[in-house]
Amino acid sequence: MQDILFDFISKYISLTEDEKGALLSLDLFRTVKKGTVLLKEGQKSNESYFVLKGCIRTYYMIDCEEKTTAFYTEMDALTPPCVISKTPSLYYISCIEDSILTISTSDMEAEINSKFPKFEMMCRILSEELLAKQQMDFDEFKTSSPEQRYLNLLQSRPDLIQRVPQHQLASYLGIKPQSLSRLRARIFEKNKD
Amino acid sequence: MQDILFDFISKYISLTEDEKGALLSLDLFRTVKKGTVLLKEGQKSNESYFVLKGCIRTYYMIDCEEKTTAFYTEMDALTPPCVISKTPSLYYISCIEDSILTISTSDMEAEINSKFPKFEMMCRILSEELLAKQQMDFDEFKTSSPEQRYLNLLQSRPDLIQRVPQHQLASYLGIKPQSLSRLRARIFEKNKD
DNA sequence: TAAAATTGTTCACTTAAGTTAAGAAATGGG
DNA sequence: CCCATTTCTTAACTTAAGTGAACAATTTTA
Repeated sequence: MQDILFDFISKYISLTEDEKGALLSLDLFRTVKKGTVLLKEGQKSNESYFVLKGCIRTYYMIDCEEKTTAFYTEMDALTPPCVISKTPSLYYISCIEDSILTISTSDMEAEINSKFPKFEMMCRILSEELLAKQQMDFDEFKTSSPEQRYLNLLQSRPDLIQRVPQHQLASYLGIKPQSLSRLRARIFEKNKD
Repeated sequence: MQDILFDFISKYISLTEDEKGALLSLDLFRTVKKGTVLLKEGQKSNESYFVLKGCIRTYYMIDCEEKTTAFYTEMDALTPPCVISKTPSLYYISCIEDSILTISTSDMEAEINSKFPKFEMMCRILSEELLAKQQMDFDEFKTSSPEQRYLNLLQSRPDLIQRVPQHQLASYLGIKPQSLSRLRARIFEKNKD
């Protein structure tokens, strides 16, 4: 399990055994059962997550309806905005599958970053990459119709469509479950001829 | 003009006179005329922008139509995804108003970052903040209707609605110019009674 | 395993955005 | 100042998403 984390890090920086030890001593690894709520609306938190195995999702509760806005799967990192802004969370995070995560706090990160400047650099690069990636995702969302977004998701993250309930996928695509059902039927009709 | 930049930086780190000098010696400041295209689709670039005064926008050309996806105004920073991924740009950047920008290259940033670890930290924090902010913007976009998005923009960035042509605003909101026109008329009707 | 809860589909109807087109208003450059 | 271009609005029509409801399929759990 640790290897997955170290492999990921090695894409950005190379670690000495000492540094690996320092990381391991933080005791970051957690196994989390499906359905566990990691963060609730209104809570304060300073925890960041990195998914080693499984899937977690973020969702808002608006008019008694869940609005799912993101899924994080293997190799995805999430620092909730409320951790950055130090304000109560606007959304929930819950576990869709039995998962293995690393959970770190901002304190732990600050300490590691000041001890090993390499980490600071990795965090900077990682944030820049995530920002760029998210900019592109956002752009794609803005410039596409729901149907195009679904087809796109089918290309870019086919696993999600298998492992995630459709009503959660629907709000992720910005539409209602019924519309996703209909849209899928429409696509299926087209592909028949 | 330099003061604007230094004021901005001082929100994150404090600079010595030496460090200020090092920054100034990079000769970052540029005045740019309205209409100037800073980056074209297909181009490679390693330039980042910071808006001191004015407004720039990013847009895609899809089916001979401009799709505007973002506006950057005073105090906004932009590193295009293509700079991070080192691939040809998927979009255009152009100047909506006569503007004053700083334009830096990744080389310059790398040099400054390695010379002054403080900068590395500032870049990390800034990226994390921008990422968090954009996550919230994206979430708001996904969970709102076009009308709600327009009303929201009216709240959060009222200046944009004044200084930006409406057909550009429309695609920023993910709709056609005609729909924005209609939607505005609809809102105006509601507010009449 | 049976009952309950969750999830997914279908349908009829409503609402709003897309499309096409025409024309008015504003802006810009010669 | 005038012509050309760009920008904005309006309208009629089309298309697709939202809504509410019923029901089927699946999963959970008692």
